[in-house]
Amino acid sequence: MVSEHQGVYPYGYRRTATTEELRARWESLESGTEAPDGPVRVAGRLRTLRRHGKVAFADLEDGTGEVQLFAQTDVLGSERVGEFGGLSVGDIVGAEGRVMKTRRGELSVKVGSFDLLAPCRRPMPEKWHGLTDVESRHRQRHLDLIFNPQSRRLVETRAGANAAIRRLLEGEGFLEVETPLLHPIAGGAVARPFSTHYNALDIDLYLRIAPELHLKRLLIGGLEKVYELNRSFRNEGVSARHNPEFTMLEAYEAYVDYTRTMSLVESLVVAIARAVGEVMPEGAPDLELDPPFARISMFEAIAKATGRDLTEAWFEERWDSVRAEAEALDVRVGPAWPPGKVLAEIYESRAERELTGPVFVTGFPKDVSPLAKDHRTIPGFTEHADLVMKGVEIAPIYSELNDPEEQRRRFQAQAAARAAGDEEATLPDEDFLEALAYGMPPAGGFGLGIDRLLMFLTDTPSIREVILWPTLKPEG
RNA sequence: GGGUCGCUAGCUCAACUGGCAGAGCAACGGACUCUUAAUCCGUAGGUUCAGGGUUCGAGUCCCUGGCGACCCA
Repeated sequence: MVSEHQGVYPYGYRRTATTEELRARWESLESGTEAPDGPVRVAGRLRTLRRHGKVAFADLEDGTGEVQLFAQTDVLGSERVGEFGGLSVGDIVGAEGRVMKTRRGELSVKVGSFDLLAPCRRPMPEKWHGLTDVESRHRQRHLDLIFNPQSRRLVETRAGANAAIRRLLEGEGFLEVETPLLHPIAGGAVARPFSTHYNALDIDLYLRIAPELHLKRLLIGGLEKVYELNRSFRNEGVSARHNPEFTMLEAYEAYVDYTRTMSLVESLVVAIARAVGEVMPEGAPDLELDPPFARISMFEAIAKATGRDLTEAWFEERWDSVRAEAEALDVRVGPAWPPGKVLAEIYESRAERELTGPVFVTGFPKDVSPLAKDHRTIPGFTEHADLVMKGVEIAPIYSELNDPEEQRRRFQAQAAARAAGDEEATLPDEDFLEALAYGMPPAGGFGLGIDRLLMFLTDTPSIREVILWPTLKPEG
């Protein structure tokens, strides 16, 4: 007994041409004529089907484009033409035949034989309007990719950006590494982690919020230039700019400070923008991306946006004045917040969004930057710069803190903040402190939010469009 | 977390102040040998997001909940 299944799902199809190749080769073929070459074999998904009794047309789409299939009784016989017409829109089909152009000038494959490679057993969305409902597009991304070329191009754009990153960093002598996602302590950033449990060891683990601390351990281990294109996770709300899992580039280079690293970030942003522009030139931001980007201090950024100069208050340690400025600017701050956090909040809520950029905001208060070296000239600050474009933070850049005693004090300050109710404060990581005690070379490092950069470079308003499967609530 | 808007056939959308749930495409049957949003004839297709309430009568009004979009914090 032969199963009905047999022959319906073949194991492959020997293709001899893509639709793109056929179009390139036979563009100038005369209408109503047949190509002199022998038959070709193409395969793909049927996007449309037009039956005309003893003849039928279909548009077949493969990964490179579309070509029309033309089935005639003269060639196939009436029975096979009937079967061809019995195919469904959405079926995956292989077809063999001579290349020709119809009288109307449509490049076609005159079907000599065809195989159903995989039927489409569910009704496809309508060919004219396609799939437009945002929620459906995200939940059924496979259909979105079939019907919306823009979605497909975003995938290609992203791949191009990743390739550009790897090309540039490899050229600069960086090693791509992979570090753990499962962390006993979620460190390296200020964020709430996802927690999970490892049954075999009966321990709680956290999904990483950043790969930073492991990458620095590689510097201690003698690897002088390392990077990781990493997925990290933060247990926070979703919005047009936030997805709980997101992609970041982190790179560390020994024996340089953050001024050198800012130059590296500039080169990367330019290289990524160029790669994106090759796929989606229309998305290019109306912004000059010519290095060197501007550099301003946090005080300058605040002064520019609000007209208030907090430099003196800060240098004279008049914390009440800093707090009073926050109140005057209607910036909500916690009563127990240290002055540096208050200042950073003023910057983030009043100044950052005013920065068109690209601009590096150089210098962040120690209270919000526990992993960067002390600033050389601003007391209470660190050598932490943020690259900002169109009011959005794209990349933090540090002169990496490598003094284990100072690092311990920073962790202690964070622990105190946590005790005072700041859930986001970093937890001390004893393993990291011990590693640091062996001596980490001075180094510059950065993190670059890939999703946000792509949003910016492709003019996409929602992070859910640059991430293939954004996190959604399960349907009712 | 707050506000606004949305959810109707597989898809895209209608349905006035509450009054028989509809169209196009897709599907199914038929006609048609150069179509390309093919055309023409016919058939079938519904938990109107869910639950409750008001009403002679609810897709429509009210309440609760779900999912999403946008804005705000």
